[in-house]
Amino acid sequence: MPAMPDQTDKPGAEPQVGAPVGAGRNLLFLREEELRLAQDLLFFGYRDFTAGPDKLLAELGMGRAHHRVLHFVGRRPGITVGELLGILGITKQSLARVLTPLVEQDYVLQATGRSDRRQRLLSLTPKGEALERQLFERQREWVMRAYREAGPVAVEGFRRVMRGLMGAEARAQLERLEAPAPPRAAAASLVRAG
Amino acid sequence: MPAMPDQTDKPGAEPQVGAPVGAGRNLLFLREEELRLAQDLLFFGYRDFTAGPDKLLAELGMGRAHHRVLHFVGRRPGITVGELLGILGITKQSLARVLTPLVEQDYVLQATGRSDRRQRLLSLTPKGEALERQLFERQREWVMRAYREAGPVAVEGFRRVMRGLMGAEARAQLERLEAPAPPRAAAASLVRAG
DNA sequence: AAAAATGTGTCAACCTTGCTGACCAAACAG
DNA sequence: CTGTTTGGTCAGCAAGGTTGACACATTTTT
Repeated sequence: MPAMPDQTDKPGAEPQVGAPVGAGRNLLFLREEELRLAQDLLFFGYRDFTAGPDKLLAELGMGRAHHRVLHFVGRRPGITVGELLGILGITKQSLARVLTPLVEQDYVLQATGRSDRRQRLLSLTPKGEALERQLFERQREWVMRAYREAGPVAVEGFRRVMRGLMGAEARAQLERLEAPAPPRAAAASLVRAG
Repeated sequence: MPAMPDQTDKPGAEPQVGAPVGAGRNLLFLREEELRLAQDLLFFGYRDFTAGPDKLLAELGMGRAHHRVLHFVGRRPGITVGELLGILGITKQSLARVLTPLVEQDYVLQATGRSDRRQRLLSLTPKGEALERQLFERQREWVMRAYREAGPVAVEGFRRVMRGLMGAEARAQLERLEAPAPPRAAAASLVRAG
């Protein structure tokens, strides 16, 4: 994913949508008010984006942290604990607090690595997949509504801006996530579930 | 509200891809992948978006909750405690824990309302404005980078999608925030700082 | 073979920021 | 006067982060 060469200082390109303001689009573009609006949008948007899953999770005695584990393990079956830590950006102890119950309750499976037997390769059990899918469905409908209302051009713009909001590390991790399922060796040897 | 049975003994009763046609399946897969990407983007993007202020706040012994108060009070000088509670979507007690120290440390000013003297109209002190500005600058640069890289069309799209991700309540609140500052009566009568 | 580094697990303590329930006081509205 | 609204506060609980220290198996290096 190379950097897209879109014009930021070229005055020729106007947003396709008629904003209420007509004057000096260019000047307005970087005005303080626009950036404060971005803060608001991210706060409200992210909060409501996570509200659906949160409610469901609460009924199961889980939280957002569990969802994140289910999500990223589902996205990368066979991921190691270390890789997951890198993606989540939390400490080993924090992860343990959510991962251990997930393994004990048969949502996540741990298998010892084949090439390196110190590793614990994580994957979702059928039960875990079912829950992840339920959680996903909630967000899927929510996001689809937003996508439909906004239109495809807006969606592409949304993605570009969100990528820009990510740091270099996160971008690298996202690329790996988008990659075509790498080592493929989830169901390995010894199972280590409690 | 779908109350979910915990016992998911049956592995994913319905295959998520209901369409029997190959092409349809592919389309559905792409759609799902797109939506999962949205999840990733929001997770990474929001995390890195808040990382800058978080670091600064930590040095002052504050957290994200303090920032939110500073942000919304700065956005709406003269806001009442009740309105702020509505925007943040937290309980009075949770707000008190961050608001009280902010008032005691002279970041936020409380003035009794003119029309209703039970109300405490909140506004930023110069000290509070200075801190809010520092926090804002960090996010401003971060967002500006993303906006510049993405371009104006993408930014407009981003805004549309983020609005779509908000619930009806949040949209109404955002509209009020974007409005031209209505009551305008911040520096009222009695000061109530500790 | 011995030593070092790596991957993972775990105990213990602490912080922030949500939550609930209960109760109080001031001010407004009838 | 009575009742409601707005706000403050005390006390306790939980989730989910943090750090530090240590244990253990395994792999790599010397």
